[in-house]
Amino acid sequence: MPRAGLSRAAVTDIAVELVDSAPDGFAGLTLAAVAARAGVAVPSLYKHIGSLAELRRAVALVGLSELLRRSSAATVGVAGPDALRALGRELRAFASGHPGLYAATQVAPDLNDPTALALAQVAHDTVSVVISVLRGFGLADERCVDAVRATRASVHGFVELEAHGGFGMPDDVDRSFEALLDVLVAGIGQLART
Amino acid sequence: MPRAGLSRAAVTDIAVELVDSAPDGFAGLTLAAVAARAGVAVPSLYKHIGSLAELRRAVALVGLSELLRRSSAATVGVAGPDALRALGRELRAFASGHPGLYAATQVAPDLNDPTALALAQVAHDTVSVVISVLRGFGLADERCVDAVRATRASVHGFVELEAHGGFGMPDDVDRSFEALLDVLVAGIGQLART
DNA sequence: GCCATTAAGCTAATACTATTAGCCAAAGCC
DNA sequence: GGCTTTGGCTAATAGTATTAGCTTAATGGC
Repeated sequence: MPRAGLSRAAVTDIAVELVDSAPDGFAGLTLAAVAARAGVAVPSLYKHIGSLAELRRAVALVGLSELLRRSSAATVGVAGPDALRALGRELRAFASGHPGLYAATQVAPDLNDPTALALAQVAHDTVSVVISVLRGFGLADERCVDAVRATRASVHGFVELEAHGGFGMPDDVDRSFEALLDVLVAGIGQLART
Repeated sequence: MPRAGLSRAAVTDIAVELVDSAPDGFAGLTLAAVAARAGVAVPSLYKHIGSLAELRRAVALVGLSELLRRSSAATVGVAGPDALRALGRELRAFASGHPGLYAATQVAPDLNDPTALALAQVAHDTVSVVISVLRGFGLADERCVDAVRATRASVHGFVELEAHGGFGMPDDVDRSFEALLDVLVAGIGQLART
């Protein structure tokens, strides 16, 4: 009975690969698929993870960390509308290139999970990036959270509708996304003047 | 062996009730729960529906129809920014009051499903309502589809983030939604001027 | 270098899920 | 009243996650 040399990180890595390549993505993640890829029986996975739900949250942490990394990288040295556009484009590109990982970033966190703290931390940092990006618009403090939510909602909504085939007609989706960024830039600019 | 007097419509109605009351909502819809509520064994349901997936699409049709009905009702006799705000508020209210039914409206349609045509029809009509609402903004024709997509994306994204607990801090979410509508109105107004 | 402990795999079993096959009786039609 | 259709049933299959308990590989102490 030779060992496969698994670990919590190795199992999570396999899950990350699977959610981006499997047809059913994050929602269709299954321990059977992970075990098959690892060359191991299903119950063996429980030596490294507590449950499927916990594995899903581990994948979520990877996704959120990558999202934070990209968001930061895309907006260093840019400000105002340009930064907002860059952030939006990067988010859409991430969701397009890693649909499963992006979907994972939407899971609800769970307390009494080993990764709960790390997850809350990276989620906070991600919001901080958005706040920094919006700083260039000169928003009043009490308007800032509204602007952050409008930004997240708009981009996330677009990305999700696009991913789930919600846009019936195949009119140029790239152009529509640029229009969304126009709407956001103009709208938040207006929000700053009220 | 007395009969329960089920039918496709009755089964669908039970499923509709369940997705709005059950904790796991639309994603956690199960034939076992439907059968229990109907007072029938699970396999008996197959006399009325083809599969769980088909039942989910039937629920989606109910949800989309209700969404269309409410969207129309909320925007008759209103125009321009007021209509857009009314539409947005109605959508959010629907999602808040019927979370399972709202989630159901996001399923991907499937051809060779008995309800595929009806589903496409009601989806088309729903988009028509949004187009009518945006007519008051005086958009160029080629900008119209972009504006529709920006509207759907923004509102849907907000509603979904709100439903999944995506807004960490409990700052006034109602106010943030009104701010989103402000952003949308200002942004689409700007889009019309380009 | 051996021994004891820990840790990582396994099989087996349980409890769910959907789905199909085949049977049986209730309801409706002629 | 009998025949057909239809709506229920039980039983069986295959898939899912999860727990329990066993066995053996790797590792640390002396």
